[in-house]
Amino acid sequence: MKDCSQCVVRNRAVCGGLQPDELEALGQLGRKQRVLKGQTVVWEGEDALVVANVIDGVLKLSMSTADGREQIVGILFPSDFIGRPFGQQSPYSITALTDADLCIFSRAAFDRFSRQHPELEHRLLRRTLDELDRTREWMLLLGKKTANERIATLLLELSTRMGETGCSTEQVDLDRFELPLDRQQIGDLLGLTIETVSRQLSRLKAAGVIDLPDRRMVVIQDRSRLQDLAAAA
Amino acid sequence: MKDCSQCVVRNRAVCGGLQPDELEALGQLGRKQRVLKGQTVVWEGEDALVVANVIDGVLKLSMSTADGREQIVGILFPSDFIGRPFGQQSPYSITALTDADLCIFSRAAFDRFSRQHPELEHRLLRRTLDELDRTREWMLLLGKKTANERIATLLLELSTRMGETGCSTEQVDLDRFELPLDRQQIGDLLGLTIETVSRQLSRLKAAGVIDLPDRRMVVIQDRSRLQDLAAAA
DNA sequence: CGATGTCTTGAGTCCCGTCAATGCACGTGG
DNA sequence: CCACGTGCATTGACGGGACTCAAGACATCG
Repeated sequence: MKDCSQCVVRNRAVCGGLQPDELEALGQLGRKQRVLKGQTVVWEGEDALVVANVIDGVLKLSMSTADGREQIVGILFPSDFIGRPFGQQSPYSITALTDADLCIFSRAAFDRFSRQHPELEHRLLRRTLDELDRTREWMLLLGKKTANERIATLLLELSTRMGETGCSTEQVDLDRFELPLDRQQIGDLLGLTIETVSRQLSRLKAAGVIDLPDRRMVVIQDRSRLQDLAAAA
Repeated sequence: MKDCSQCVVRNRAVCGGLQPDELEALGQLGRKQRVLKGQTVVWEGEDALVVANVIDGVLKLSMSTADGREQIVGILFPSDFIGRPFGQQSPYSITALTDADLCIFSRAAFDRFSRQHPELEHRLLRRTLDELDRTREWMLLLGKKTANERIATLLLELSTRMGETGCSTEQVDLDRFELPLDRQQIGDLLGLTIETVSRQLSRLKAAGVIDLPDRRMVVIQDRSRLQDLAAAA
């Protein structure tokens, strides 16, 4: 990996705060890798040998019960940090939801490097704290919200997080985006079945709150109504 | 706060890795404070002016929907770190479940201090990563487990986490402990109603898996059966 | 134009939530 | 000491929202 200085996610990713020479050193440790949709990068319970930055694409973190019920416990977008530093095993699987470009490091090498670069650890800490907040918000959704509220919350969350992805200069349309998840995956994320997801989406469409031009596209037609339905704090 | 060197949670808390002089400096910033059962230290959505270490007692983190449904999003035990550093507002409330002793810092002062002490930030990072793993495990519970499995999982989790609390030298009985939560709070943590919690506990008792000598005490009589019922990964 | 995979829709069931009554421990005061 | 009130917890009856099972619709691709 030659030129971190050219990296599209450079400013937002954990490596953002580094000095040019530090960035150069970190770049020596990493390599760019493309993963295809559906491919799993890290397996739940296995030794976690790598960490990475997401350069492009969307990935999921998932955990499952002994009998195979699966829960998606996180969604990763460009500039997000992947993997479990300072831990032997990964408690979750990491799988690409779309084709994705990663900037991969061996976990051991990354751990060593970050311990020597407080600025990197600081950014990692902030990111982890943010992720923890988001995860706790999701606990509220899973523990207390109805199927309807869950779908509404998801659509709003995806709208904002997909929007952050783009450059701040270009104005993207937050009210129109493509779902990186199929219905099954939405169910696994919201703690619902595929049928319930489908029914609730149909209901929102029938109510004129959203439109679904095709299976993957979502258009938010009445955002304030959607916000009411999401029952946010 | 004069003598951090005497602190009972010193080795396990975030301050553990500091040098004596650093510990002294941090000690100058903090003060010990007792909070009573039921008292709320930080309010959801309010400016988070303080962070703290838990010296003794148990606290809850909770979030709620606009119409008042409450979800407990975390439980804090002695040596755990409280609060949201590097963020204006706290996304959750922090409330004492038992009388508790805290070692409180102003958030601004703590933020400043930790930025100058990488070892402290490193320990905070590890702790946050662990907490994130636990929170994600809880997402699996809330999204995919049945009422029965949730109760079984909670009892096992409490058993281990209450056990860690004591000194490593003295051998505590993991199979017998006092619930720091009432039935309503168990419900708010597991995404169930008080009635369902009560019914499932009664069921486990009737099956001889646990005993409930009184409202707060739990005795695990058949741990391996309880582990099966918890449907862990 | 079938074959396939994904999504939608419908009918029936069940687990958990709701509502309501009862039980139990504790404290207070007559 | 007992009557009474209060706060939790337990138990029961009932209903509803999401799950299960099953069929049908739709798009894509050979």
